[in-house]
Amino acid sequence: MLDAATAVFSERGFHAASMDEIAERAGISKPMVYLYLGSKGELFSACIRRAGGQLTEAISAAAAPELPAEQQLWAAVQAFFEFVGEHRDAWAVMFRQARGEGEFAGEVAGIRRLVVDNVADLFARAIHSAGALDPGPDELRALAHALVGTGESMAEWLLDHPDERPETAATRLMNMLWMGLGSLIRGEVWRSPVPVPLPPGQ
Amino acid sequence: MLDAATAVFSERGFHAASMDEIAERAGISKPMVYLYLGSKGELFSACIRRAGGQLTEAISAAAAPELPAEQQLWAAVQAFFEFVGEHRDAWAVMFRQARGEGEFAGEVAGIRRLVVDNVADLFARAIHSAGALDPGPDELRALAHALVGTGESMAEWLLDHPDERPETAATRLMNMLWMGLGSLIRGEVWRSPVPVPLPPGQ
DNA sequence: TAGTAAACTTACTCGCGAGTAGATTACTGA
DNA sequence: TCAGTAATCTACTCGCGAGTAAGTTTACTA
Repeated sequence: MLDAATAVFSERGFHAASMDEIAERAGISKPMVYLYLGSKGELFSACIRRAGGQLTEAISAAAAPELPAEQQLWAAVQAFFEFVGEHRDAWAVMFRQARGEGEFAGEVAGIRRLVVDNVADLFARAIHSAGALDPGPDELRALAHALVGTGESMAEWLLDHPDERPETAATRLMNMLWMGLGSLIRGEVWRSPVPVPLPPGQ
Repeated sequence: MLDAATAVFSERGFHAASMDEIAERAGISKPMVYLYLGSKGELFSACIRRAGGQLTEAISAAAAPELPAEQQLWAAVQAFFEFVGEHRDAWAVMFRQARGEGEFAGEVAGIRRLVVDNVADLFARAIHSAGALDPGPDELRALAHALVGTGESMAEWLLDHPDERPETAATRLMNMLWMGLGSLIRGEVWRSPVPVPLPPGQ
């Protein structure tokens, strides 16, 4: 039932989605939707929260805290693109639809903030263990925010290019962000510090 | 009148914006809006097209074609953040509201594609003049897409932190993308190849 | 197998807002 | 001053969809 709602919301957006269509797609009648999930807003909110939970869960499950920061980041980035590839609807509801709806933008912002904070924390640790100058928490958060934005943009690219593998997007992100375009132009590329098991059939 | 519509659409989104409010904010009556701009959809579309035109105009005016690619990119990035800071409403309509509205997402995608193509072209030239291996047009477009996404994300950050200067965002973007996080962590930072005139009062 | 509670549906109400018909005001020229 | 017309507004219609009242079926109990 949340699946049906997520599908309809992702296609049509909050306002253009009708409760009739959601009910029909879920194979039940409208009053049942109201009985179980309350109003349309609560239903949308439930979709967002479920998707956000799944996403943050997937990311934090991947980034084992005992790994060095760079490897954690790599694992998190991989998990992120995997999630987007497997839950396209959920992704679209959160970041295409809910963001612009003032009433719900806050929930998405909260989910996003969780991710940004984690990334900022990884940066801080990477910088610390490299012995470099700490740029300060605000600057770190700004960079983390930007990295997450890059990921979101590549996620859209992934949705528009269904035959591209999540691993490709993840590698591209690490290349851009860790190596920098300047290095890429000089022909240097980023490589995973640990061997990546290729998925079967590739 | 387009200003009023842009303001209302940016606050409320397409569906939640009412033509009554737009008319009131523009200081005219509703039938006048319909007389001059047609339907609600056409009005929204007009807002998008105007904003898109202003944005692409600002960017291409900044990036003088005789400059080296890196400097063009720097100029374009600066112009972009300047635009976002000065036309917050227009930016929000395009990238927060219109993106999720299936009917209008195509127009925004078209504007975005223009920008991505320009950036991809700059990459290609930078790579060529550095004598590096050409990664192929698809890969270049993917990277350009990602860079634009990073810019969009930093634009949001800029809107949420009104006391931050567009130049700061522009520098941060170049740092991340040209230098790479790996270099940043080692304490290296990107510097503009030409001196940047500071705005007065800084 | 009648009685009853739970699960579910049909068929409505009601408000909101896009879009418009017809009245009204402001100009123009004689 | 006033006929004619252009510009603009007031006050409506009408459809759509969120939300619900009342009825109906299903499932269970004794």
